[in-house]
Amino acid sequence: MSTKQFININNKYDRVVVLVDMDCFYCQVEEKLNPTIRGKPIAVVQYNPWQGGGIIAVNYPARAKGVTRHMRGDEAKKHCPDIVLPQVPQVRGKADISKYRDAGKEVAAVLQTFTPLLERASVDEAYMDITERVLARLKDMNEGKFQLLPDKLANTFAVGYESVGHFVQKISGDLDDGSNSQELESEEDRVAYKKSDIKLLIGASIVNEIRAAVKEKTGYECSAGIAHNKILAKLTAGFHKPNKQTILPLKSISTMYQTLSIKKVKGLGGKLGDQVCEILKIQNMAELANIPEKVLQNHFEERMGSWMHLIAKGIDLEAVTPKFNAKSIGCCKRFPGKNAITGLATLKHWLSELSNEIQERLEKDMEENNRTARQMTVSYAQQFGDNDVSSTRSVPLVVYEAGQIATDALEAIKRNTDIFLKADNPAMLNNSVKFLGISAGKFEDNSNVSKKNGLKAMFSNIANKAGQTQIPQTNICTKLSESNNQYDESLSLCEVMDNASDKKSSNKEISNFFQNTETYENLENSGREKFFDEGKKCSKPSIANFFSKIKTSTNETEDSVAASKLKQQDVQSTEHEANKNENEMRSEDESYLNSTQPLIEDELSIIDPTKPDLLEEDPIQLSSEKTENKQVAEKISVIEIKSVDRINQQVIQAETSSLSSLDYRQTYAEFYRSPVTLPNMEHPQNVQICSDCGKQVPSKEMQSHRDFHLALQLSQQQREKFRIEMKQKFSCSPVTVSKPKTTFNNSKVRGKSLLIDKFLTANPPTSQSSLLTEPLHNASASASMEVCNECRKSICSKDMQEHLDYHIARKIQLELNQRDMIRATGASGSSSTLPLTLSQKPSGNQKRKRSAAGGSAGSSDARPPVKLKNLSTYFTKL
DNA sequence: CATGGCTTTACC
DNA sequence: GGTAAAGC
Repeated sequence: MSTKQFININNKYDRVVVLVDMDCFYCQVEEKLNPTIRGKPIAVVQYNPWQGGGIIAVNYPARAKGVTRHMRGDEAKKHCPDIVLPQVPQVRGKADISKYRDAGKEVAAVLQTFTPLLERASVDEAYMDITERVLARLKDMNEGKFQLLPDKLANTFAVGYESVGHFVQKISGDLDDGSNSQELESEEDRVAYKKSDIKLLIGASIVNEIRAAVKEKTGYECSAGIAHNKILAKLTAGFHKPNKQTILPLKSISTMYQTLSIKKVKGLGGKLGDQVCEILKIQNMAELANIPEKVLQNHFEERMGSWMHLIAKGIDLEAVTPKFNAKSIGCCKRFPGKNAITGLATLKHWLSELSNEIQERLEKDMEENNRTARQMTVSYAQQFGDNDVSSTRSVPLVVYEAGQIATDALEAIKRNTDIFLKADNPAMLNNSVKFLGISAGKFEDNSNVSKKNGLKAMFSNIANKAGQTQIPQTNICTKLSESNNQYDESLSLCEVMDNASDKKSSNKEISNFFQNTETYENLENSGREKFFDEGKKCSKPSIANFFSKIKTSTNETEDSVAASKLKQQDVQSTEHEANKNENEMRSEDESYLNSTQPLIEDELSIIDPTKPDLLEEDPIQLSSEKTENKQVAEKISVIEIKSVDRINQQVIQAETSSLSSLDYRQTYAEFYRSPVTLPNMEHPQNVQICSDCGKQVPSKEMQSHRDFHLALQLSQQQREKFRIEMKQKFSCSPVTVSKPKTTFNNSKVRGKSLLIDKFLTANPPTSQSSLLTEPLHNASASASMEVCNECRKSICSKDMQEHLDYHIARKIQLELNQRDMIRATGASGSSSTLPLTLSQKPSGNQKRKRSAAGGSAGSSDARPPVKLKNLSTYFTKL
């Protein structure tokens, strides 16, 4: 719904944006799953039969042997005979990448503990806006609570500098001698640069911790880019891999752009980028920066022109929009060449296969995310003579049931095709199908539905149950801050940051915050020492300690310095040369560009501190005069150490409040929710708008009102957990159906949620309320307990009936699904149902086929066939 | 036939 | 709503 968000241009350099990119992720997943192949050259392959399958991921040992994507497994073997080629599993005749999806989710969950501003960009990539954390750390440094030590910057690089050491040194201003840059810079600019550099550097220290946490918690390694916006973070992450991180200082942008191909920039890597280069006769980003915005808008769209113009100056205003789950869930398959689908039966077969996968994934999604897709889109490509025509058609998604989905998809295709079947042979398609895809989207939050019919009531019931009377809000808050979920952490983060930016905030609040949320780095005094003294005993950080540290870290620094040098040499030399040639070749074509060369500065350029850089000397070139020997390396690390200390001091001087995060923060929906502290001054008349429900709430009551929302949220979360637990238990426990209740007479099920939600909301049931309020519940209700036969959970006796109802509801749904399935799959023998018996797979029943389809062992899918009978009987009564 | 499958976004 | 492009 909330599409793209943009920050205010005035804050264009205020953020610290990170792109975390998992290194050859699929390979890492395979290594983790099969430790015996760890460290060997690996390429993950899908679809073996043809020439060893297509490679979709290559790890670094294999890359070293020259193996690349776009190779087949056989080619890879030639380059690297000892390569291991794990296969993407095949389910239902198509690749199944769910294990990588799950692994990606695992990683994202770790990332999310660092900031709510996490945007998953793909299965193995995520953007993070860590500005708040940086500002918090900056504050801590100012207050002496945190010191930036060199080991926080291991494996860190800075674009335009030989090593982080040099970057640190630059920031600390040791060598402000003689360089001609400051004459061109205003004092203001210098301060601005320094501030931004410091923030990036602190950001890098945090990213180091983030990456360490990912490694520790998941075992996976990743690389990261640290910059002021998404585009640049993404770009930068690619500079040093694997398992490394790179900072892009503001001032390095323009120099880097001089050798950076336009096509490397995200969004310009395809046809558009080709057009840009072709039409404007340019190659590098620096050249693009010289094209007036009007010209760009003229050649491309207006918006696009503006965007290109901005990014050419290193500006990208797109906000990091919190996103954990995909907005659509889909699957597809190609049927190239001879595999094209020509018969109706085959078409139905594959639609059925796709539908089954969709159903499975949608069900999982509903359990995990408590949402329901309301629309499905079928896409397909047909061959018309020489060319393929692809189409997509959308229809409402009424039920998570494969048979229905497949039928609807087929209908949509038929409806959209003039002559669908051959006139002379109705079993054959008039136009063969080369591609099929089904995806589901337009998700609706299930809790919204329930909210209307009484989640509120449920909550108050829970509250009553737990404490007999209304739970005091403070209790709720305490519980929330004790619990470990992310929502909760993000909330405290927002809160405390608000406090932090509020001058009145006390240190106490801040330190409370860190005790609550900073698990990785414990900033409490004792914890801090422990953290810093890891592997080294020193009571107090001091210069002396820095030096003693060098000895332990020098080797590592040396290596990375040397490595980076080598790398930079390569990149620089090749790219510079390519660039030179380019320049020579198109000198004549530049006439119109030259005529516009003295650009009229628009207001952006005037406040754009990168501008003077265009006239500056290239720091990359300066530093790439390689003087590589050990002494230099040592010197660098000494500088590094000293300079870090300088920064620690400098930070104390830097005024941080002027860079108030408030402005840009308001562009984040996440922060709109920020409770408690913000609105008081803005609504002097003692009424505030609740950002959750939009209602006017008296200021006095805002706190409790918010707690109410919090409790709702929490109970929803618990309900999800509850469901998952239930399902797991259900699928492996023997079925004993107890007496049915008449509450569930909805004959039409929309997904699964309605029944469950209805059940859960109409009658506040037990297990979940006891989950929510467990300690309280236990304390107050030492009443008699029983163990549920279904799930083995301890249930308060008086709630047992309702609890059993849950299980019944659950079974009815499954039963309904099965019935639909049977109806749709043509158990009745109708020729128009799915799937037909085919030459490929004569096994008629989908259920059977699913479990037989190669031990997918979908735990969630192990439905005991026994229960069919019981429930059928029950069901017909309704 | 030959990366394939998957997701998102901009634009019409 | 549908299509094409883009990127992983």
